[in-house]
Amino acid sequence: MSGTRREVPNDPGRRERILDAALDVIAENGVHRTTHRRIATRAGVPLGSLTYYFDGIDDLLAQAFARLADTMSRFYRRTVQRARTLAEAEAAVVELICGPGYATKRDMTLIFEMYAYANHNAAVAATTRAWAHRSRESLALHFTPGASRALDALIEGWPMHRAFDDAPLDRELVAATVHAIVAAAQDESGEPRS
Amino acid sequence: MSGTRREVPNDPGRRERILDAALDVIAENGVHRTTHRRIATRAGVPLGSLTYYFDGIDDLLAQAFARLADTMSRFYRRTVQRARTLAEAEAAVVELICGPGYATKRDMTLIFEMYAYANHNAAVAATTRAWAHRSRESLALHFTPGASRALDALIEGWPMHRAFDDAPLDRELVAATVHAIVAAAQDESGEPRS
Amino acid sequence: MSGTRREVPNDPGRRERILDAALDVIAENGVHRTTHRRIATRAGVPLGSLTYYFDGIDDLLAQAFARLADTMSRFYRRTVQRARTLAEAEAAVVELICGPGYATKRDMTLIFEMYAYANHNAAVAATTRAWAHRSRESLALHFTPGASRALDALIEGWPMHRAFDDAPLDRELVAATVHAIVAAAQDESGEPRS
Amino acid sequence: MSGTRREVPNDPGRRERILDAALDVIAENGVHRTTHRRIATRAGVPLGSLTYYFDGIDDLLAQAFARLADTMSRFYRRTVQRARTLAEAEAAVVELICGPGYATKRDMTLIFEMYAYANHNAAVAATTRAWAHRSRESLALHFTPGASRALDALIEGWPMHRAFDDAPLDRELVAATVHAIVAAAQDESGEPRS
DNA sequence: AATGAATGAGATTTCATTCAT
DNA sequence: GATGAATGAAATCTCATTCAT
Repeated sequence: MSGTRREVPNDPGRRERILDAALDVIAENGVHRTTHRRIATRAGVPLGSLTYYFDGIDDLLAQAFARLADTMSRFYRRTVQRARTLAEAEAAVVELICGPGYATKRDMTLIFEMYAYANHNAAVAATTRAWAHRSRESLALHFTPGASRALDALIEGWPMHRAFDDAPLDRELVAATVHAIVAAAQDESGEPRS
Repeated sequence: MSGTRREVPNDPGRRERILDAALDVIAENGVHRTTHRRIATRAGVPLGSLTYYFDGIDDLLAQAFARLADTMSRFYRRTVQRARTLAEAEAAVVELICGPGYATKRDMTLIFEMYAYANHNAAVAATTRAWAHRSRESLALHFTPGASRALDALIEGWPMHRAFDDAPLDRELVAATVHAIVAAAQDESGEPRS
Repeated sequence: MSGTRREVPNDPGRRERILDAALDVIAENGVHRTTHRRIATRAGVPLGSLTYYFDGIDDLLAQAFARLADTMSRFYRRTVQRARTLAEAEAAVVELICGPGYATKRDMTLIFEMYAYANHNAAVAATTRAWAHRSRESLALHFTPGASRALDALIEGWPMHRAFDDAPLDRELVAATVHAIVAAAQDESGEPRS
Repeated sequence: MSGTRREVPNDPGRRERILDAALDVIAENGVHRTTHRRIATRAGVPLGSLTYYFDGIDDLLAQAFARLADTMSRFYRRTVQRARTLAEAEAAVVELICGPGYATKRDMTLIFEMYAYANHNAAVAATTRAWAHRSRESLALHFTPGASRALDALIEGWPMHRAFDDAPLDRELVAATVHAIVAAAQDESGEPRS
């Protein structure tokens, strides 16, 4: 009856609203207690729309995590890319570790969930690998490959500790550590990047 | 012969077998797909015995993770404690990061699951914090508090990347990074930094 | 054609069928042996539909008892309301006590179960109180408050004895007792006793 | 080895302690939620002793209710038996209805549970019938058979309403009602009993 | 005689998914 | 295209009862 007319969704942006709701639910409940119903309620959409838009719960989670990775790595890259000098690059790394923009409490919770889930889901594993790769590329704009690896590990590990610690991060200590790592790696390789 | 005769389990060690089975199931399936049935099957015990020994699935998971944390942090401490000189201590840290004894693929998977779960379970959060604290204490046997923090973040973050990376770790790079961090922190403070 | 189209149950009346089945199961087995499965089987509906329609077994029982109370108190009121004279009102009370329409064997069994359950469930306690109140109101159409109270106690207690007794009720004795109570209460107060 | 020595329980009175604990548990939880474990905990006896002393949960409940019936009907009889005149007998009936010794809140809860359970358990049904019979016999010490029946119904029904009502009983109304019933029945039959 | 560890059967509940409309 | 009613499969948990000691 409308065979030639192109059907248009009557609620554009619903897909994204569902994914954001999914991330909220995951952050609050964990993947193990994330259900269709909870997501639908949180997003304010009918239950049936979840299986209409997504191919089962695994697919939905995978796409939610992909959205998370995209948001996070954009921020990561933007932060690093702004730097014009090596010193500014180091400062950017310190910023990523200490926040407050990156690796908030909610971010960290979601990242933990994503890493955990990635070990049991191929699509999310790929997303995770791509994100890691992209982070390394961002760092490589300023640092040697070795420094990039080391710094990336630090950017990973330090906020994790912060997530479980009550004590706030010591920004000077972080800065000194970053600098030491960079200096060591630049020594080692003749060709500085920035 | 008396009313106070102590009843004895007719399968000693079953509790531990169940916890180990739970860790196996978690490593293979993730917390979200870890069920009583899967654990019981893996442990070779009747389904009903899980609720006999544990106060529900949350308690069971919490105790399994406590067992994991205990095993891991013992290894951590043993490795660090063996060192007699600062150089040996640095080597111990490199060993923790690069393995193969610590942070195996299975270990990392379990740690991810534990961190994720800790954000939604108070008991596991406490276990995680205690573990982090114990790690820092172990490092403090050899390093300044600042160095201990930085190294601990590195020990956390680097194996995580390894877990998702295909490439093996560059042991020399790790050693150089560790050394740089230690050198920087020792320079900076005659007295331990807080 | 629109998003707000009201979905319609594809088996209307199923809720009520489930409640009736629940009352059957309770009457035959008692609340302690009333299970989802037995109710579902009796109602001829899938097990899962019970938790779809009701918030757990307590809610289901509470609603079943509410249905019982409604049916019973409607009959009670209809019987009392029909009376046009005091004599007819007394006859109505005798009818309620001796049956056969009210307080059948099944009714009494269900009432016992409801009273017992009410002591452990707030919703059913409320239902029970409301029913008692409604009965008193019905009687108050014809009798003084004092007579209403006394008669209501009699309407409660006599069928209970009948339920455990083999002997049938002596209708004349009941009539005489009812009349004595009414006469005493009417004498005593020109104005209704409170 | 002790074939000829008569074995003696090392905890006499335990049977009774268990039965009392069972009644406590029933009063607090209802028969549906009365379990071996709860009774054992309440009685402070080992779980295994319940199935040692009793032939399953039904037997235990039956015996607990038998104990209740015995206690209650002894009190009933003692109260009625004390009366020396018809007036005292009426007063005794008023006492049974209004308390405080008979038909306390706990009593009523237990009686409800017993009546409910009796419909599904032959032994308890017998206990209930015997109790009813014994009550009628007690009343027959003073009243005509007809009055006894009517009064017994009243003694049954009125406290039940009290159990669900907030309002306390109107003692004068009860006394007047009892008197009216007795007077009517005595008229009717030439031979007064007391 | 007495007990508490142990378990199988089954109860309640959750939930991803299906499907008629 | 979209939905919410509905359900089967399975998850968690409860518990009467058994039994080795």
